[in-house]
Amino acid sequence: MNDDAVFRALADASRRELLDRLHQTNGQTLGDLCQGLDMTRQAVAKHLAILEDANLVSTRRQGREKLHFINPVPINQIAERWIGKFEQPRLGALSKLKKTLEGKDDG
Amino acid sequence: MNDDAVFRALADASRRELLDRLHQTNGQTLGDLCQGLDMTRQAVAKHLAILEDANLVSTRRQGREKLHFINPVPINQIAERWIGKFEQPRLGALSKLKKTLEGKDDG
DNA sequence: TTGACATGCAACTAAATGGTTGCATATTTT
DNA sequence: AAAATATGCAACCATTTAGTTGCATGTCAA
Repeated sequence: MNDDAVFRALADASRRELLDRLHQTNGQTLGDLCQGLDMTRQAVAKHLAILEDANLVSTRRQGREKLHFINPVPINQIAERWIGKFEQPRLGALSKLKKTLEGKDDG
Repeated sequence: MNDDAVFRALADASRRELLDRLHQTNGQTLGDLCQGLDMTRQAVAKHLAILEDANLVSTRRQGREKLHFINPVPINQIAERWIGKFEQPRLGALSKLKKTLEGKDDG
């Protein structure tokens, strides 16, 4: 995985919104994803290309349409690495989950 | 928290390296952090300012020195949100941890 | 108090980025 | 075959970004 490409892809709010939309409804076409965005189709296509290069989105050609699918793997990999790296006691998703699973309220 | 500032701050490899260094040794001065980096002091100072604006680094003045401390909170918040959002079954830190804590190997 | 050290500030530059317009290509549909 | 639809490609533009150099300020030590 290319860390840098992923981080840089995630740095843009429009691209994060595209990921959000794909997360809501996977397999959308470029045309679909343009709906309601204040941007030209070409701009959206560029964003999608960047997401695809970062392996955050994969695509499948279907006739004249191109379907876009979110790929959560790189996000998870980065999250894992960075959570582990910078986690502090009693902070973050893991410790919360731990408490939940262990049935402690730990006030 | 300002999502966008954090994402954009993390988008640069030099800044991620600075975070790594602070994670290794917290409380370093600007001068410390310049060591071994192929960049002028001013460039490093700019990166640190960006990290500080994003609340990923906090600082304390000590005489003529400025000490830099990593702040893991925003990273964890983003990781939590994005893990939760894009997590898929059997993928990522949380599901792994779940299995571990539940004592399942779940082959 | 003078010199050395640590940081701050500002102007400038080159390259990357996010966006546009215009045109080309490929696939349906009629 | 022709028109409509969906995407691709390329040139261009404005702004942001990452870096530089040069100088100023603040603090410590002799």
